[in-house]
Formats: sequence, C-alpha cells, structure tokens
Amino acid sequence: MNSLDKIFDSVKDRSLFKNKQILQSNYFPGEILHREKQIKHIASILAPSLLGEKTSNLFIYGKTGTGKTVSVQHVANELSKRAKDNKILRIEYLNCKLKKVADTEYRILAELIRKLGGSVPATGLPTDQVYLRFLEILEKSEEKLFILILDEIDQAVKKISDEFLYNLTRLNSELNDIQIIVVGISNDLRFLDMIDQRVRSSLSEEELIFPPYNALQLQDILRKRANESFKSKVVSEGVIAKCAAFAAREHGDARRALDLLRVAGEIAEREANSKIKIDHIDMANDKIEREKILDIIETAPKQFQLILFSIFALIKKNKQSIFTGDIYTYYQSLCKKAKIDVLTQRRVSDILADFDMLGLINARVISKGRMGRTREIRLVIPDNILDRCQTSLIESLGF
DNA sequence: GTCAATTCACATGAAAGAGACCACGGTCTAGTG
DNA sequence: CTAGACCGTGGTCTCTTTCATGTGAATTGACGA
Repeated sequence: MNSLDKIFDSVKDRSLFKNKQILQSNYFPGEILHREKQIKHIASILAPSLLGEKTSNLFIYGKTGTGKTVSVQHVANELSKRAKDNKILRIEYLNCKLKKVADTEYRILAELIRKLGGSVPATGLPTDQVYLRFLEILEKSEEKLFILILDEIDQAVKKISDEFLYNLTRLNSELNDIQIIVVGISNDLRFLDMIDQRVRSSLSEEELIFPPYNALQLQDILRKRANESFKSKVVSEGVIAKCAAFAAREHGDARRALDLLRVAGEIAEREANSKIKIDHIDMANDKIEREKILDIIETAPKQFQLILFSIFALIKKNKQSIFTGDIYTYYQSLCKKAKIDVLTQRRVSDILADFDMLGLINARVISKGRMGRTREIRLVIPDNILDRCQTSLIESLGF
C-alpha cells in the first residue's frame, strides 16, 4: 500500500498542469482574443432585443475552431446578464449535431421544450403535435423575445431538409406575445446554397463570417491559455509556436491547437519531464490522429467494419488505388465466409462516401471511359497506425 | 484522322420498407367499497 | 366503481432495399480527306 501511496503522491508533484480544464474543448474562456470585431458586430445586431424589439435573424459562418460558438455564447451571456431582471429576453443554445439529442426536427423541438421547462416523450408523438406544444409553452412564458442559437445548423439541415428552418421562421406569425430570433451557426460556408430561397431571405437577414485564426493569433490564444493551465516554465515559446503552426496548417483551428497542447502536456507528464518538448507535440499530433481513427473504427457498425476490412485487405494486396467494384466483390465473399447478410451495392456506395467524409479514405469519382464511372479510393490512414487499425478490426469482428 | 454516338460501371436521388422504439386512447380485469 | 394491465393504432428514427435516373470519357464506327 505504501508504494502505491508513493505513486499517488508523486503524481501530484509531477503534474505539469495547474488547471487542465482550461485546455479542454468545453472550457469557456473569460476573454476571447482576436474576435473583438465579430463580437461587437454580433452584439450590435442583437442589442435591440434588450428593449424587447425583434432584431434581425443572424447567420454566422466559419470553419471549426474559429471561435464562433464561444463568441456567440459570450454575447448571449452578456445579454442575459443585462436582461436578467426584466423578463424580456430568453436565450437558448442548442447544438444540432449532438447525436440522439438534437439531430432531427422532432428532437430539436423536444429539446427546446425541455429547456423551457416542459416535457416531451423521446418519440411517439407526431411532429406537428410537438410544434403545438412548443408554441403553447412559448406563449405561456413571460418573455417577449426568444433568441434561439442553433449551432452546427448545417448538420441539421442536411439531415432534415430546410423545411424545418422555414417552419421556424414562420412561427413568428403565429405567435402573439413572443417573437423568435434565430441565430444560426454553420461550419459550412456553402450552407446558404443548400437552402431554399424563401428561407434564405427570411432567415439570414444578417450574416457574419469568422475568418480562420492565423498562426500569430493562435500563438496569442495558446500563450494565454497555457499560462493559466500549466505551471510556470512548462511551456516554452517554441512549443507554442509549433502548436500554432500545426493548427494554422489545419485551417486555423484553435480547438485543435489547444488539444495538441493538452495532449503534449499529458505525454510529457507521463514521461516524467518537467517541460514540454517540441517532440511531444509531434507525438501528440500522432496520438490525436490515431485515437480519432481508432475510435471511429471501433465504434462503427459491423457492416462498416467489414467494408473497411475489405479496403484494408485490397490496399495491402495491390498498393495502388482500388475501386468500388473491387471492394464490393471482396466484401461479398467476406460476408459469405462469415455468414453475414450482404448489403446492396447501393448501400456500400453510401458507406464508402461516409468513410470519405470521416476522413478514413480519400474517394474521388473518376470515369474510366468505357470501363465506367467509379470511386477511386485511397486510404489516408498513415502506415504507422494501419496495423493497429487492422488488429482492432479483426478483434471486433471476431475473425 | 475526325466526330458523334455508344457504352460501361458505377454515382446519385427518391421513395419506401423493416424493425426498434414509444405515446395515446380504449378496453378488459381484478380489486375495492 | 376504479386503478392498472393490456392492446391496437399510429408516430419517429435508423438502416436498408428498390427503382430510377445521371454521367464522363474510352471506344466504336461512320464518314470524309
């Protein structure tokens, strides 16, 4: 027991972190760097709501990790702080990408109702019933304005169709005592092209684009957070610069940069180093990448795993690119051997497209002339973790 | 040699089914007074 | 008489199939030089 105590005690001394939470992605910083302009813009658009006036709907675009969510939430917090006493304003934030929570029309409404203090069954009701309940509960509330922040709204629209947004904007005409203001946040800059003209004009009355952070800005952000989260002298300037450079390469993703720093810190800590070294960042980068991929692979449904396994096998056999047809035939024989139902080619095609989206493979639709059109598929999983992936696949498939 | 038609092997879309989950309202049953 | 069990109907949601339509360039074959 004593020896264990020692280990436990030594962890405390050895820790490089002062407060690791600050580097976690759900941490909400008190001060947001390099977004003053955008924050002011958002605030100025939403400011009239404090007087109970219906403001324009607002749409915000920007890649992941450009501070959209944080900025909007910051403004929302300040607004509700101001409006706390007089019941004019109610602000709710909802991330439409959360699986099983808010990724369908029904669930978004249900979640909103829940936030407003009502209750709805998880399933079973017709959607229009849920709309009615939503209206009812809105009418009942004392506030005059309801600011609805829909994060990752592109995900929702992709899944549900833009009718949902149309309904949402139309609700205002059915509401007497309360008006809804929609603030949409989207990662996809082409989002507006996806939605109907009618919706577009009524929904995105104001638009705002968040540019990616550049390397210098990322450095500022990292430096600030590092100061708060690490003990002193753990993080050197070089480390920060490297983290920033890494993330800047990936379209200026601040979240990514912070993850990198945190994981590098964890690695350094485990190695009993008192400082983070440049190497640790490379290791962290590998680790993040590896865990992301392994996580996808391990949690994927069986059929997905089978198809992925087929891809692995074929890639190994002939190093060059492979095509949908090859994969399908291999997959078929695999299924027969394992006595598993065979999916149609149509479905497999979709699954391959999913893999492309997830970044496991790189699929390009090419035409081989008389040999038809197909996807040319290349694996983007780095060689050094390919074996790990394969063994974990074999394991979970029970081969 | 040139040019348009053809043809391949899928991609891509739309719709609809299967099966799991669930709410709601009506009916039946057993327990209670 | 009534609370609770039970059942049928009709929802949502995910994964999948079925049917239909689309598509880019190698190939073909007719044509003219």
